[in-house]
Amino acid sequence: MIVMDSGKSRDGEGVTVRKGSWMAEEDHVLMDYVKKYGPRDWSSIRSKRLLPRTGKSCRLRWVNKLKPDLKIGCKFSPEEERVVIDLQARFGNKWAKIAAYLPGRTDNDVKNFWSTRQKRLARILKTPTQGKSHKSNANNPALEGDSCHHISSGGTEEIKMIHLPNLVNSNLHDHKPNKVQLEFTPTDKNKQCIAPSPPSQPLSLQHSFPQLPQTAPDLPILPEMQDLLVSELGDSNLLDMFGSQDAGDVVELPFFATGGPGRHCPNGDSGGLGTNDDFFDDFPMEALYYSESLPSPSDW
DNA sequence: AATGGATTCAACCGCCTGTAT
DNA sequence: AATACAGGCGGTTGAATCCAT
Repeated sequence: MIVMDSGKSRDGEGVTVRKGSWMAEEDHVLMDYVKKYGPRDWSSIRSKRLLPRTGKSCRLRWVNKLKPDLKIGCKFSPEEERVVIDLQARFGNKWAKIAAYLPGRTDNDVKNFWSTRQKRLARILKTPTQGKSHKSNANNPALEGDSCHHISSGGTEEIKMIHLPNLVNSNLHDHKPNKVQLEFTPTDKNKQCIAPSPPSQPLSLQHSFPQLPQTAPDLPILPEMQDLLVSELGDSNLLDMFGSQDAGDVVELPFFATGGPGRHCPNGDSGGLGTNDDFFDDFPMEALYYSESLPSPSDW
């Protein structure tokens, strides 16, 4: 395929294929198509000369931007973050699978969120002395030497970073449910919203996730590390996620507020943390372990 | 106000899988 | 059974934006 100027190329039949950002007119055409024919036969959009886009590109655009009920422009809420973190530990980098548990989120969203989070972690934990706000870590052995190496998560290799289990929880590698991991809550500059609850969500979403017993951290976070993390993240609550403050705490998996607003996060704020602990009481733990059999979001 | 680094996010690519022929 | 094709998925990239200095 020959890439042409202004993001266009030609396929083997000489049909121009446009690449790059989508224009509003293209979106309209695509939405009209989906209204007429449904979200399928993507390649026919091009063969019918409706759009100079590949079927893949059309599908991606629809799934990531045009599909109804997407939460566009909303930061991940703390609840959603916890879901991603937990499910990533459980499933690995199965973003589509994880996204299925997050109404209004796409695999791309989850992937981007995770990538951002990993980068942030790597930056914080790998090169703490290089940051402008970082103080010296000379007295913090946890940040030096071979503290940076690979961790394996869900069978996939992650970027170089501190061996989190050593900091957080030595059982992290078990990849079993109910392992509490660290969470980075966005600073207040990041607007967040609560996921809408579709009327017919699968059980795991309607009830979200049950309270998970936190495994006690095997190693406390060094005071120096706490300072570092707080200064970096601007959120002292973060340390709770490391279990450094009180090993007896219970960290819950998130649940989503029910009956929330629709897409686009109209209120634009965090929506607050779900704090209804009773929410989990009736939820069978087995549902988590057999979550693969849960109905697909496409069935909602 | 300018600048540079960090972050976010949209979109592409390549691989894999399922299905039709 | 073999092949072709479409769709799905995860990884990656680069532009736009944000933010601290």
